[in-house]
Amino acid sequence: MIRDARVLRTDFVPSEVEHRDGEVNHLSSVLEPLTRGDAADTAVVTGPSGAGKTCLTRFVAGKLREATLDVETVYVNCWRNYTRYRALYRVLEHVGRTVDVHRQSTPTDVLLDRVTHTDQRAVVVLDEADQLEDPGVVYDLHGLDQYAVVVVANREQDLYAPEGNRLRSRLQASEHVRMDRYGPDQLVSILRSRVENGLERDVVTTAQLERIADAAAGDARLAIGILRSAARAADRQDADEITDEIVTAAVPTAETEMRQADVENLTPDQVAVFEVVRDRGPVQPGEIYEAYVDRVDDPKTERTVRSYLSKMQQYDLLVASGSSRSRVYEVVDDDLPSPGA
DNA sequence: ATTCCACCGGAATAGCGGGATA
DNA sequence: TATCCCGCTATTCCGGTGGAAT
Repeated sequence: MIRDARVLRTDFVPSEVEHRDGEVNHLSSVLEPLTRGDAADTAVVTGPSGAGKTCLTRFVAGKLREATLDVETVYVNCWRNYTRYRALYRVLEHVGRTVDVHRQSTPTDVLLDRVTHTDQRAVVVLDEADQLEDPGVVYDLHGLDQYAVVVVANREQDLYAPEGNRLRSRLQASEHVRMDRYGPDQLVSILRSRVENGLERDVVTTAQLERIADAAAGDARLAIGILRSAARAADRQDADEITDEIVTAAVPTAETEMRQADVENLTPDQVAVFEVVRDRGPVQPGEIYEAYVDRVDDPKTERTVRSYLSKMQQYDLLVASGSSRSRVYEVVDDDLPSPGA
């Protein structure tokens, strides 16, 4: 059934990016001056999840690195490295100046100083940049000639809001690559090439790929996740081919798996809060806190739980509706397309 | 229309853990 | 070894907001 599991991973970067020629050329041309030793503009890449932002960026950065020996690629996942310090640390790791820098005892200023005073050229990808608590790292890198900065985010407005006037003015002049959802036929052709490279022959029909594409609603990451779930299920059952029943079952499995992956990045207290909201449906903050206190041994304060709630909204795990005393929280509904999520 | 109060989130501060320094 | 430094999380304090009750 499965010949090469790597191909079905969501972080796999194919040797050619399909249906994104315009975007590939656009981003390449923005970064291109770096290969000649000139300063490159900052690029902003936006689009809904599964539109291929990360894939495009990795692909273009990889090509650039092949063409130019002394240009590094620094990939910073701002979801995990959301402070200025951690993001700078990641950059420093890749430009090879971490030797005598040790975590948490060296001040941010020193990190910035090291990042600034290096001749190592690099493409710095700030993925999920809307998750940055302090966007300072964007200005830190923006003005330095040895770095080409690529800012990747879901929605453009999340980069600027709130109170992001400084960031707006600096990024307004940047080249902007806007990406949209894939069409159904495009998704099918993406799936087909993954099948050809990762699965045995004739295990899945075109009609099934169309069903997967339909269920994924333009989200390539989800589509590949469904395909992977289906292939794994068929593998477990020792089936020779993927049946329609397996495909049907794989859709909700893939959806919950992706959600689960996000929940696993939360602390135990945050998980407790999340589960309270999940189990009780639309629920008011007061009730959330009461139930949370019952559930854990050593509860945090209300203010801390408020921070958790707002963080989980940022991560698209929860949504809040209503304001003031009529506010309620609930988990994000996968079946309803949420704007830009 | 006015008052009430649950809820929100900014800012300052404390405590922790790990590494550096004397 | 004792102390300092730093980032980070959680806590404390508090002014503001806007539905809901009167």
